[in-house]
Amino acid sequence: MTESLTEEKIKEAARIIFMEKGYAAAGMRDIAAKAGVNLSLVNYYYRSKKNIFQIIMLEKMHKIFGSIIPYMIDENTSLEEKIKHISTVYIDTISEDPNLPLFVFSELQKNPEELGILFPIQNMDFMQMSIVKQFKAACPDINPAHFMLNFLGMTIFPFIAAHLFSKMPNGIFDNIQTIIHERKKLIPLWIKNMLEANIN
Amino acid sequence: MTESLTEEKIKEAARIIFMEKGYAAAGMRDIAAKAGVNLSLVNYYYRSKKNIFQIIMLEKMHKIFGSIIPYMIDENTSLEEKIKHISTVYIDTISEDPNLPLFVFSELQKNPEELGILFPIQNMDFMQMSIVKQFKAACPDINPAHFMLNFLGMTIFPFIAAHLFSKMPNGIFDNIQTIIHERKKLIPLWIKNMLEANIN
DNA sequence: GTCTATAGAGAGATAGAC
DNA sequence: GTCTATCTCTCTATAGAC
Repeated sequence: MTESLTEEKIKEAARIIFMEKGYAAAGMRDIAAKAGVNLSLVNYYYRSKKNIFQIIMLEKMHKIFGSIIPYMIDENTSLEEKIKHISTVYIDTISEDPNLPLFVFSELQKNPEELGILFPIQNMDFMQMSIVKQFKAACPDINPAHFMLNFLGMTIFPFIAAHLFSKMPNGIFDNIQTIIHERKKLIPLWIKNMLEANIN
Repeated sequence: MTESLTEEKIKEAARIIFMEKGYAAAGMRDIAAKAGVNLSLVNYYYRSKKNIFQIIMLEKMHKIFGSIIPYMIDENTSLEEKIKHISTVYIDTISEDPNLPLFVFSELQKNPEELGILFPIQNMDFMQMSIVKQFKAACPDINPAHFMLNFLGMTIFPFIAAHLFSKMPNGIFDNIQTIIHERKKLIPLWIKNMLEANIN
């Protein structure tokens, strides 16, 4: 039941093409060419464009959501430890595949019904997560949604905007990869500061 | 030189279809149907799919970038005033068209060459903006890129993630529109707190 | 300006030889 | 498993009647 070399070459080509162009603009011929195989082999191994896309998309959703959720629900770490660990691990993970957030958010928004059922994100109860319960204990006056939006926004938004900002001349966003990596240390400091201020 | 009724109906339909599906998945037939006109009229008034898309895209880029840049370069307001004003105006503006950030970032990433020249965002020098100079005076030890990423991320990221989060059951993101509007008052407080802490 | 009809290119998918 | 050839459908765009 191990995958053949051809099968894996096609899948890797599909990853690249779908990430670059999105589902609609990607073509089966693009994938075959990138893999260096005959067009009909893509259908032979994966049967349809929709099917191979769902395989890639499931993989990508697992990567973007699965890499943080275990830490968020862990009952055995403090809030501070979670924040440090998640921001570091997440920035390292997404840096290997920096277009991942824009790709996943964009495709999910275009086809929420079909793609939403592939990954159980819609069945998750944020209120029962350890990280949310810990935040509520620390800052009872603030809606935890704001905390999650700030934390995730600080971590993920730079990847979404990187492509655009890096094109600006002579700018503050030169070397945006370096800037993003600096944030692994800075985000926990900023968040800790916000928690202590307990602004409401 | 005023637009005819048909011409405007087609443009409005194109706005909706392109925002929903993106450039690649949108069809001239979709646009004609949404406008309630014959297919060939879309080409009669706008000549090609690429052309009508660029018209819509230019409009949208003007909306997402043009609505904040004037405030960022204004030499006659304080940093604190800028932050308050921008977060309020921006959240109100984007709330009327909440899919705008995801649409613009996504399409720009897929076709940066052609779309980048439509709007002069790539010619802007962030370092010369009043808001950046003011931040550097207030927090000389922090790269202003972090400030801009935090400020814009806190403001824009909730719109990018809203679609996904709002599907979660029994969650903290119920009524995400209300939560986003609360942020008009909260973001200036958080940012002010970060400036005063001057974390480095 | 608006319609019908269609050209022409490109897409996804499959049949069938090897 | 891999190839060539092709079917069928859909798309953008245009020609030409009214």
